[in-house]
Amino acid sequence: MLDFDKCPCSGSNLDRLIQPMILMNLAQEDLYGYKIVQRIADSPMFKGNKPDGTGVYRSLKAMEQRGLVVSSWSLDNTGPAKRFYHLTNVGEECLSRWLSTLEEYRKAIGMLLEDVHKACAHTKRGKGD
Amino acid sequence: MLDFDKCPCSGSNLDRLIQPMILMNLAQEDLYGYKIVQRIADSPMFKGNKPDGTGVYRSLKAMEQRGLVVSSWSLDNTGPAKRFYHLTNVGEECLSRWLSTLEEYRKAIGMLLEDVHKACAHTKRGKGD
DNA sequence: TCTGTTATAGGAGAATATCTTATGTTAGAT
DNA sequence: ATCTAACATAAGATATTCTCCTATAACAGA
Repeated sequence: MLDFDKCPCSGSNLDRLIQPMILMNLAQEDLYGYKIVQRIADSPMFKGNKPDGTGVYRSLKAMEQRGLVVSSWSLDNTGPAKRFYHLTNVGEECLSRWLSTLEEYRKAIGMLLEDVHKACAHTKRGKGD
Repeated sequence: MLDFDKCPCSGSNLDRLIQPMILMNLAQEDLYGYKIVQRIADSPMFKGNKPDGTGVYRSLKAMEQRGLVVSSWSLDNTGPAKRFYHLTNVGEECLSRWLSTLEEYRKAIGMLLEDVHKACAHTKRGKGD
């Protein structure tokens, strides 16, 4: 029997959205990786299962190489050293582009949802045959 | 300067949704790979840029191994041989599960959209400082 | 006969994701 | 004083997924 929990239909992966989530968090204030992981984990859409920390760190590094953010080590020596990230102008533009992309995503998913609804009704009727 | 067209913010990849799209199409009628590619390409959310055929064929094969669909070569000998796929009961269940997953996706994206909206407004105000 | 469309599919490399491990700091408990 | 747990970053390795290129073959129409 198929293990539905390992099937994408269970919705475990919506990971590309971590990028705009990071940018969105950085638009509000400069943050370091660990904090971002916590913020994302606390967000309603990620309740409980926090994102892979490694992935966030790597995303941040990649974004820095692409010029979306710049980083520097924090000067306050409270706790372990933290690398703070700051959103650049390019990063802001990228984030604003995400707006229309997310709109499109939502629209696309809405349409797909409608179609799947119809299709499910269809198969249920078909079962009686 | 960053090439935004190669940035996920341009929204090229929403590919995991190809799986439910395939299932949804098969819920209506038995189809073969090439036809599914066309259907998806014609759908409003994929206008123009048709999905990679290879990917669809591989998805179908993977789905068959997981028991979501079964396939057989078409008997009518019009044109090249076609492998027709048929949705199984498991496949129907998978599709119905996609319903709630897609709802969650839509909700999550909606929330993220709101947050990004706020964040963008925030940075725009910040620019004046 | 030759070309374009239909139809399926493998190979390879790039990009992503995930799981494990390593390193070091610091706060608080024992 | 020492030990543990939480904080913080990050590399390594594997697994999965995507994408581009290529191969094969049947057929329709010029």
